[in-house]
Amino acid sequence: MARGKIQIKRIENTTNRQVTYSKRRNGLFKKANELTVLCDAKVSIIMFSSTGKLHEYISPSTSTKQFFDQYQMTLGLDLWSSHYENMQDNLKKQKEVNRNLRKEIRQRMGDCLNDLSIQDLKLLEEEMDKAAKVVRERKYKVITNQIDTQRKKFNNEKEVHNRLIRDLEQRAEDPRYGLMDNGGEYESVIGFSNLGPRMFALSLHPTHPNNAHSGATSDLTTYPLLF
Amino acid sequence: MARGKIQIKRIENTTNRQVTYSKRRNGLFKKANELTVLCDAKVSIIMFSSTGKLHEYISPSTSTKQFFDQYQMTLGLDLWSSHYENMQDNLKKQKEVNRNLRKEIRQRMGDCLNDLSIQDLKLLEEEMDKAAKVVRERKYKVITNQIDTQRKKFNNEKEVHNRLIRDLEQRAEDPRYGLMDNGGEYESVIGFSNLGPRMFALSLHPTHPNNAHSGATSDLTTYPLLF
DNA sequence: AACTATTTATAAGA
DNA sequence: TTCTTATAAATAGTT
Repeated sequence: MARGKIQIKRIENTTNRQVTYSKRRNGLFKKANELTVLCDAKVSIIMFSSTGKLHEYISPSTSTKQFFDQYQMTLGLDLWSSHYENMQDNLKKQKEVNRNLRKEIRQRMGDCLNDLSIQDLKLLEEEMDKAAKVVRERKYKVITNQIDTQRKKFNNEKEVHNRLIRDLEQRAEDPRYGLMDNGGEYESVIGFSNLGPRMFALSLHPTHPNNAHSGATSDLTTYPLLF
Repeated sequence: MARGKIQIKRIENTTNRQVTYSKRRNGLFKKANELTVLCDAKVSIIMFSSTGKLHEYISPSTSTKQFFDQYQMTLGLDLWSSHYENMQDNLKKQKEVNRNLRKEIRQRMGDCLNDLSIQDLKLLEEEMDKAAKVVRERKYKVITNQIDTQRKKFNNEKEVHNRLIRDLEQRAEDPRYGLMDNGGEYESVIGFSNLGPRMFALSLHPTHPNNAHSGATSDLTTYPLLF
């Protein structure tokens, strides 16, 4: 368009092509901007050069994402819907599965039984009875285990208790501890035997009477900690 | 740019603005196309007029979606990732819910009871017993209903049967039908008494013996239809 | 990147 | 909307 008309066809000279690309790109962006201002329009231009370089013009006070969104909204299409489709299908299936699971649970809770046939009901009843039996058995087992554990704990405590009594009796017979044998301590120790776990946990210390050499006072001051 | 220079600012006259928009839009698209051809580039122009109208230019041999994709790839961003994220979150949540529902069902079927406390087990047992009771009641109700329906059907058939017998006996006593009283018809009617619903549906017609005046032949030709 | 002859775009009018 | 046309703007080729 100057110093000679040109044919509108690919410029073979690379340098020339790139120069022209640069010049005309600026021209295009300038025109776009003028259009934006003169006509109160919004323009988005995205260009890729033959070398893959990206250049972009966008009217002020808008963004490319806004443009894409408005473009899609205006055309009433979603160019990326196919990307979503799989995920959406998946989501739908999950929701459907969840609905069915919920229904099954409701049936197992005694709701929504209306659309079940006698056969279904029979089956459900049998299954539930079987399952209830398992639950009951499990419950009994857990209870039995707890009782067993409790019994062991009790026996341990009893043993500890007996040891303590033996200990006290031994000390009572020992002239060194004669003053301590007032029976009151004895009663208070018996009073703890239903404290259980805490006492058991602390009972390891006095089970070694050999440590008594450190002095009776130390042992006696330890017991009140069990409160 | 002709017949006088203009200021690059919003054209206040609406008509003028629209005319200019149209003219310059064409100019812009023409330039874009020339650029595409001359420089072997790809150009996408999307414009919205002040009235919201959409106009688009895109280089031949490409598409707007390709453009958007290339645009995002080149800039290394994904303008729609947040859309995906929401959906993916949703999917994750649904799967989690699904897992929990399955676990609950398994527990109600007597599996996976290991991580339940005695309290949980007690509650589950009570719930299941209660539900089982409901299922049982529902089953009995369905069975009772079926038996009741069956009984009514049977009574109806019996009544139809009895009517037929009365009918036949009446005709046997009527000298006009003497020839028909061969017993064979009687036996064949008995043979249908277990046909049930169909017979019941059709039995309304012969329940009006008063219609017999229209002629025995008409009645007799009706019965074979029950086959 | 700057220059400039020339082409092209377009504002205003019809 | 389209055509016309005087003129502004863009730009191809050159420096």
